[in-house]
Amino acid sequence: MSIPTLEVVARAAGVSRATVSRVVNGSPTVRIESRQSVEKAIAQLGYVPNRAARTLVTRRNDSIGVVIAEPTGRLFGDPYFAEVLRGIGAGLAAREVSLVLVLSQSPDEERRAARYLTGGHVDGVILFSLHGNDPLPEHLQSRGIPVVVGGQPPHGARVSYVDNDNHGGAIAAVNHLIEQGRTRIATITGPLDMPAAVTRRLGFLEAIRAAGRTPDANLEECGGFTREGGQRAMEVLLQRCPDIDAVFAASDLMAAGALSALHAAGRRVPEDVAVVGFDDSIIALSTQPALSSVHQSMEVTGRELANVLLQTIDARDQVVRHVVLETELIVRQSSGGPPTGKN
Amino acid sequence: MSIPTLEVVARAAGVSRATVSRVVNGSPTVRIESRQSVEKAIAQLGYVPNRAARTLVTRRNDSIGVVIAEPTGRLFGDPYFAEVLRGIGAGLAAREVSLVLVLSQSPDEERRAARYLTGGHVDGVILFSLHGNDPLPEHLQSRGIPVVVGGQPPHGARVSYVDNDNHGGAIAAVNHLIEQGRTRIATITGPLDMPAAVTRRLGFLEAIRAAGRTPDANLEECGGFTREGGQRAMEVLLQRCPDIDAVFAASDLMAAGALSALHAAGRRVPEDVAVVGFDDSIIALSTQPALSSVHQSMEVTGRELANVLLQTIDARDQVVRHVVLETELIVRQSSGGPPTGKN
DNA sequence: AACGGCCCTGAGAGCGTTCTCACGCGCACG
DNA sequence: CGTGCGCGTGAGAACGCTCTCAGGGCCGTT
Repeated sequence: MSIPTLEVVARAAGVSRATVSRVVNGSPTVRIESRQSVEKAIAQLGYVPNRAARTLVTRRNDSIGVVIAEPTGRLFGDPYFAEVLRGIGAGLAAREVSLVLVLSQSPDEERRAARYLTGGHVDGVILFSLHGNDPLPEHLQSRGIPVVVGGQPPHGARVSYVDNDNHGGAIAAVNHLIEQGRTRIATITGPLDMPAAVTRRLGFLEAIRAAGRTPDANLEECGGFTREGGQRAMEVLLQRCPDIDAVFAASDLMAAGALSALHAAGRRVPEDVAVVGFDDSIIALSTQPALSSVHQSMEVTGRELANVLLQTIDARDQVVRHVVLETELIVRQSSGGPPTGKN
Repeated sequence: MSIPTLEVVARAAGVSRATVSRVVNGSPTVRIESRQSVEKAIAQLGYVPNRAARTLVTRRNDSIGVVIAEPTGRLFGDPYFAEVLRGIGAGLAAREVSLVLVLSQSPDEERRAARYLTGGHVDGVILFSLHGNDPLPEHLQSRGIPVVVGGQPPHGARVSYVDNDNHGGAIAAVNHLIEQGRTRIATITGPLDMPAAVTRRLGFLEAIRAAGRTPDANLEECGGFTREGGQRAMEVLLQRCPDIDAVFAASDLMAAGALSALHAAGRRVPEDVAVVGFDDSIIALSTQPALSSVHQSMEVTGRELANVLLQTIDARDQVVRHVVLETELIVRQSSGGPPTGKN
């Protein structure tokens, strides 16, 4: 019982192929009785349109590519990415659009991916975790392929993007630490070739200045967005400035590393040193004590990415759209928040 | 500069469409000079085969579906899933096969997914995190669509699968605890409608018996594979049997919850209670103390899934293939392993 | 010199859609 | 009663590829 063609359905319904096609695609210019007889035939025969044939003539693919470019595997351990995918799935659910995942983890695969994407196999592309100035978004865009970037795009490229408010989140985190009476606040940054890392750092500096203090370069160390990097950075910071009483880590993973280092150094958290992370991922709940963190809903981010992309595809325009999503500071024990309570 | 067709390439190379097609598909019956001239034309014009047209005639899609059915969002927080995807991507990389992600998180989306998959849009399907006796694998199989299940398939269905050695891993974990001199070993299980949870529990029981001890139902509590569930289960266990000196949790997430509960109850880990988790996910390194855990490489699992599926598709047979991957116990501080050292 | 075989090639049909165009019908209008 | 128009419909080309089949060229054999 394989899938019947339009032709077969047409015969069964006593009409022409064209009419069946019209019914399938919801054209209004079909007599009600024709429509009903076609619908009955479709139901009986279990007809499903052949996507390839449709694509061949319409030049639409009804699928979008999601590119995760992560050569280092860096963010891959980070669970945030699964959530984004779920969000994208949710954003796509209302439409018959499918999601093609393109992993590119080596220069070789990167070339393949680029070829695939420019080969007209997808109607649009969502790009992720870009580094430095990856030329891919502009390259795709110049080929007329709608593109949306998750996170800030590299180096002011003229590309649509959906991002979290990294800047505002960092400020909220630092203000919180200041309100807790902390005076020597350090930061562990991400790799500064990633826009999100840069922006979080700038938020940190701005909040420090806004409080009338002078940023101190000694209170800053890169943790590379990894757990180990965070741990090492914390060790360096403690050695350099033993009087640190608070740390803002630009990711939960790095915050977890910092907690280990603090523990090893015999500092109590939050009594001696308060710690705030960023992402509010599952990791924030697994640490001891539970980690205060800047929450960003990656699922909402994903949904928004899908929306913006679909909008761009539908409009067929070259309008660059920007969406910045709010973040929210979740206070837990690591920064002296509610000692127990809502985890 | 849109993508040229076979026709255009043929004209440029001074041959017919058929010959170009032969070159593209690597047919050996092409004169060397024809081939070269075609290859040159392809390179110059930037030709890429149109997949839709190809699919239309060959009835191959060159794409496989990966279904993540996770209505509860339960495993989604778990980062393991990103790794599996990466593995699948790696397994597919050698071939021009793309990966279509199908998220189904509601009964509605589930129906859509089933329709999509049976609609002939993919050459094969990888299924994930199935519950109870999900009929989907058998349904697809009966429609002639190659299927591979990640993890144990529901209820002895006759379906290919790739699984980790949950049984052996659990035994290794418990044996380790026994060797450490622990005498009252409890377990926190996953939801017993999931095969992996059942198997890990059976491994636990078997190891207990193999040591000449008698399993005690009081030393067993379900944690539902969630962090909160693990915490609650640990509280229940401590209340029921205050003399517990070791816990085997069937997932890292639950182990993390158990650590919180132990901490709250003033028990020292590992001095008073040793803890071993399962999965060796990123969480195992974020806990304090670092968690001993049964390691399973989800990336290898993913790669193997892709391999088995491709094999089945190529062979066009209905042979049911089973692959069981080794697990390995990683000992860290939570079970009294190396006090520092390799994290 | 005629013939069979092999190697390479090209013509052309066909895959299942969509979409343009033209046609037949019924109706209102002049 | 002819003309024009809108509505619903069908015929048929087109999309870009694969694959079968037939045929031309060249060899060795009889």
